[in-house]
Amino acid sequence: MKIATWNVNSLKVRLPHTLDWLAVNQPDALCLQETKQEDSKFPLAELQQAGYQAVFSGQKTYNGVAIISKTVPEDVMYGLPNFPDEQRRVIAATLNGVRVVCVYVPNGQSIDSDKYQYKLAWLTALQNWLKDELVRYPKLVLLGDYNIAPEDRDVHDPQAWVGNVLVSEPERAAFRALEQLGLRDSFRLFEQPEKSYTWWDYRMMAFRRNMGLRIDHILVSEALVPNCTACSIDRSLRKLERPSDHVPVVADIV
DNA sequence: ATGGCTTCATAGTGAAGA
Repeated sequence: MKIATWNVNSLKVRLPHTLDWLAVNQPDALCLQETKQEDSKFPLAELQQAGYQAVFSGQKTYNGVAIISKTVPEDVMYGLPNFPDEQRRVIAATLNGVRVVCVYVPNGQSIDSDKYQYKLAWLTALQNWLKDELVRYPKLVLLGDYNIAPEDRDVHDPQAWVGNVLVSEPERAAFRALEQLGLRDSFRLFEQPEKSYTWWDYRMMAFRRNMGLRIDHILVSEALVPNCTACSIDRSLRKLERPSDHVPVVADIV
């Protein structure tokens, strides 16, 4: 099973990229974040024409998540049951016996912002919910835009980012708390190139200078670790016209 | 560079992203 996550930054704008990428890569599942689209506008017909099913939870302008898959998603769940929220950030479904959880973690804006407190509370709720979900579904994959660079090696210039969201210690502690539930960062199960990132600012020619962060992740449960045979970042989409600022992360689970 | 893009909702700019 080839499974991927991508913050698409507007599915309306990036639908051609999405369809091309599906056609070339043929993943069994692609989890999207920041679709920025109401459900009535979701391009289901185009995806079906490409041979895919989809479940989605969107809203106008902000947020929005989707799971695109070759097989019919089962037991679909929308949002965190223990954290009522207008913001569409979570969708989960079972595919081929594997629980697939697609998340768009809040950005947090800045350390002194209310949005940062919301981010930390949201992450605590995610962790609490996953504790139970892992009992129900030992084979679980948590994919998405975590908006957390777990370690300094995931940051192009750690000094420059000190005091920022995405790298703060409470956020990194929340990431480690997920790992303590038995989830493993699939990217780090394998040898990887140095300076591997999944997001680059649109400004400052950041991509060309590789001034990026690794904030999109695929975590696999302990039961799936032996089945995970690869994980990589696909930088190619960042080189296209009108790219998303994020690129896909892809994992193979046999 | 307390923001150099990009998106969306707007019909001027402003919010938000990371």
